[in-house]
Amino acid sequence: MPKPRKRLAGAAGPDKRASGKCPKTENLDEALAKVEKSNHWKTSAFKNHGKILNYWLMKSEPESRMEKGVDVKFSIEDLKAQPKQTACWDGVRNYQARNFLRTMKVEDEAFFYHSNCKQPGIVGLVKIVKEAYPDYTQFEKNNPHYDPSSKEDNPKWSMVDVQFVRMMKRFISLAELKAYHQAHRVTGGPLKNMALFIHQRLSVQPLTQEEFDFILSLEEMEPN
DNA sequence: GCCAACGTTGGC
DNA sequence: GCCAACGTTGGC
Repeated sequence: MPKPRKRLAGAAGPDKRASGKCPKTENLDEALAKVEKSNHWKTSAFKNHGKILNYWLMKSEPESRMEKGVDVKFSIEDLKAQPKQTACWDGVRNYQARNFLRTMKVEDEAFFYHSNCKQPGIVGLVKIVKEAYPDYTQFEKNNPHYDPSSKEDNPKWSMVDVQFVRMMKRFISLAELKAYHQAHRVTGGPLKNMALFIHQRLSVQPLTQEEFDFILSLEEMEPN
């Protein structure tokens, strides 16, 4: 069992994300029309045989940094080096980020983001291969993410397993994303509300279909 | 290394 | 329940 060390706390902000459509209080026709019109449904249906996926951005630190005597470095290269290129995403100690982990479904896709480093930005794509289960590091006394307030019979913190999918065709830097975000705030473009900029310290964050597709489309373009 | 942003803690 | 002090995140 791989035990990568990551530093993955995060921060919060209002939890604005709708994790699933819940039309029960609406008129059914209205609800269906809404679903029919939504790009989210159409695009993901084509991509994944009708199954609706959620999209995420997950931050990890690619450069060595000691926390309580343990190196918390975990880059996408480190993920690739794991057996089955799969690792558990341990160490998240922020409630909002944890709640997002608990929302994740097998096959959901996530951007792997390098943070707190020389070149922050999106480096690759991963997918969820195991849904939320208790993060064992909360019970390990000499783990940097040990949480003495968490009890075995009622764990506070969760983790998922992620598997490497591929590297981005090119590195998508934070600076580039920020430039689009700022332009889109004016023009109403797809990155106008990107969580990376609105919920600054959130280490696990949702992306809309539009945000995800737009960022993927950047791969085909020359960097600014 | 600096420091702004912002979540958490704990006294009251 | 308020809020000042403190700690962490993470870009620069």
